[in-house]
Amino acid sequence: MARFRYPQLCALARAAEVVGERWTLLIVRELLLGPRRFTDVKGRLDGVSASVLTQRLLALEESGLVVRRYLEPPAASTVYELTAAGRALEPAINALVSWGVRALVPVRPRERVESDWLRLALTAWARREPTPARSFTVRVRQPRREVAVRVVGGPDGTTVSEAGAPSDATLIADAQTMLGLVSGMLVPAAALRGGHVRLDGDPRALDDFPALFNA
Amino acid sequence: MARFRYPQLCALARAAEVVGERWTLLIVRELLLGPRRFTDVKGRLDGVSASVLTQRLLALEESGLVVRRYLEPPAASTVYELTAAGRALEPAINALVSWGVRALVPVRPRERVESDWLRLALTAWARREPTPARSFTVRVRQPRREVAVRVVGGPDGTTVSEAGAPSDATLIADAQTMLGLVSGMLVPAAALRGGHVRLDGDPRALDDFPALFNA
DNA sequence: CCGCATCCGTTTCGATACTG
DNA sequence: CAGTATCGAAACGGATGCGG
Repeated sequence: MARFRYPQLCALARAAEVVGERWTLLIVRELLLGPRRFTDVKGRLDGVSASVLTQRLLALEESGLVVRRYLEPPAASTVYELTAAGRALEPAINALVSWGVRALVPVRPRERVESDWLRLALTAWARREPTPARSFTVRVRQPRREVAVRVVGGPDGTTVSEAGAPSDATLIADAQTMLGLVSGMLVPAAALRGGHVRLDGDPRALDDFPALFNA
Repeated sequence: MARFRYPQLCALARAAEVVGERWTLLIVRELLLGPRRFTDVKGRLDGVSASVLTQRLLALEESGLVVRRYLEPPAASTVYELTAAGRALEPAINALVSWGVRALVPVRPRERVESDWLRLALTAWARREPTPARSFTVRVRQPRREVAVRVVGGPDGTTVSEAGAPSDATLIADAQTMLGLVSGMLVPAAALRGGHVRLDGDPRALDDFPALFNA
């Protein structure tokens, strides 16, 4: 791999050399969730080959973004972990996420969703001004399984976190519908009547849902 | 080109599909400076081939980040211009720049510098708290020519802009030295004694220079 | 000269198979 | 589990050509 891909003394070009290769940013995204094994990362990134993932992890290690840690027996495996320099990419990744949400719709067939990725997207949409004090469990139905996140409104704005804790209401829909509701393109009551959304819990909560996000 | 490179419903993956190809972010960086002709962009990006630049501009147009405008005679040429969606990338690019500055040093041989890129880097380093009310012209000497930006401290923090207006002092040095001064790795007085930096104007200003940036 | 299209040798990628 | 080996396909950089 050409180490010096762009002959420019420019910070953006330097960033692109380190994290601009195919898959690299998505690998960092996974490692931001915590140390991960080779197979764990590969399992999340459908389509990446073992050889390319090896190359990328090696390059990230050389660039000082990732360290490899050998776990003691009985674990006896290797994990890849972000360094401080790697974690420092988080603001840039969040900015790219905020920009990228506009392209999430339309949802494409056979596309995979993980709750971590859904959380990223909803966080980018979340309002920072005071929002209705409601809590929701957002469940997105996939062909093979469901993923869920928790969305909570409050005086400090909307927060998005892992699902688990009880909530006022649970919304169940496919990805396209849920993104429509979040982005304000779909009206909750209409989606409910149309049978695209299932609501468990407090029925009055549903109308507040769009107010938790920037339309 | 595979349009759907990552089969993931993730905003970061979507962003990477649109701007993650080689050269693409650097093309957007150039167009953020204003509408540009094909040849202008190509002239700034040493190493990009005409065919790849054509592909990228076409892809950016299809993605809605760029529009092509045909100028009337006597100009009679085409310019590429960012749309609102394209300009919306600026925060993400700035975040990547802020992260990338750490890799600017060491400067590599035969690397090109443009004043716009220098401005990006110094802006990322600029302090946002009140800084000494001094103005500097920063001139970076290259083998073939010199580039310059203007750095001004004040109660609202440091601002970096195009060179031109007069300033309290002018610093002239090569790129490596200048980045050393900005990053706090070099002490101004020592660099001056060592002959690595030339100072025109108020000699007392020099000691304030590092205070304009986050070390 | 400007904006591309085409050709060609090299690099990189993705899929599969294989190994300690 | 964590990669390595291999191989055809795609992408890339550089050169050339060509219509406007």
